Amino acid sequence: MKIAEVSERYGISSDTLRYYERIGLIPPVNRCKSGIRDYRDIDGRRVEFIKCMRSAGLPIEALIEYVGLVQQGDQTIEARKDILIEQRELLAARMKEMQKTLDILDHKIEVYENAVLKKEKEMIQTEDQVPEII
Amino acid sequence: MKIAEVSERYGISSDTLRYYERIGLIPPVNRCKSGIRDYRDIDGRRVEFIKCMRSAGLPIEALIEYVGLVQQGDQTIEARKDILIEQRELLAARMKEMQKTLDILDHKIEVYENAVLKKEKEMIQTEDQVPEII
DNA sequence: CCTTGACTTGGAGTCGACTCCAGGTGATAC
DNA sequence: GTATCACCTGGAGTCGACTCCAAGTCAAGG
Repeated sequence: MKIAEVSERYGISSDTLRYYERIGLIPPVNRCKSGIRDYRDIDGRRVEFIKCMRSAGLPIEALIEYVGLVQQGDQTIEARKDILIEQRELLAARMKEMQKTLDILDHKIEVYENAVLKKEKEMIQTEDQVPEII
Repeated sequence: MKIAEVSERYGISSDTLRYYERIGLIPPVNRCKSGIRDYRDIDGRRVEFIKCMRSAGLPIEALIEYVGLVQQGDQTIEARKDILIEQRELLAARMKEMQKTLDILDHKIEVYENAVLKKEKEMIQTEDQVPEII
């Protein structure tokens, strides 16, 4: 699989794929004799993993460290686990924040909905229905 | 309330507070005669709202637009609602992605846990217990 | 054989969101 | 009255994460 196909399949630009490789986020990809990247199954799965982690906002630096440890073999298993646990906690914390915000947005949207309805019914004032904190 | 106190209370640097104001993310804050910002209740609530939205990753640009509409009064209610709904959907989508990643992390952590246990019990090989996709 | 097109590299540019800084002002403390 | 301190402004710098570009290579088609 050449880079264009991988790019297509995972929705990551070729530039980004090469970038990930040169910063060590993805281990060196297999090449054909003329130097062109020839992604194998394993490379594809690595790309997919990184895509997934990045889509959740895990920082590149932490992922590079993790990937580096994996390359070093078995004696790094605990260190790797620690990284994953730390990132898992950070992720859970971000999600909690987001849930709070989502709830507030839902509430505000509901209030706006009521305001719109009132307006449509041509009632007096919508002002005090939508507390304009901002 | 001066900027330092607001900064302290909401955990946002004074620099960031001034930055938010100059880009229009927060409407101009009240000043005392000598030109020093004197945050009132309403300003505080605006800061809190922005902090909440930003903590969930809502883009500054969308928030500036929203804030601008609020300043323009009632006839922008529907446009504001639309922005909130759009951002709500984007937020929900990001959270869904993150949940997927969280599940994968949890699974990987569990697998690592088993690998560590096996290692501690000095059993044969952990290799095939931890599928090293990367 | 030559053109085309997808690939290669290293390096520079961009973008969002801050963060820092120099130079200046005004109120309070000694 | 002068030193200190928090504040002010406009502008420059930083950071993470790409994204773009110029210049070069190679395989395949006409």
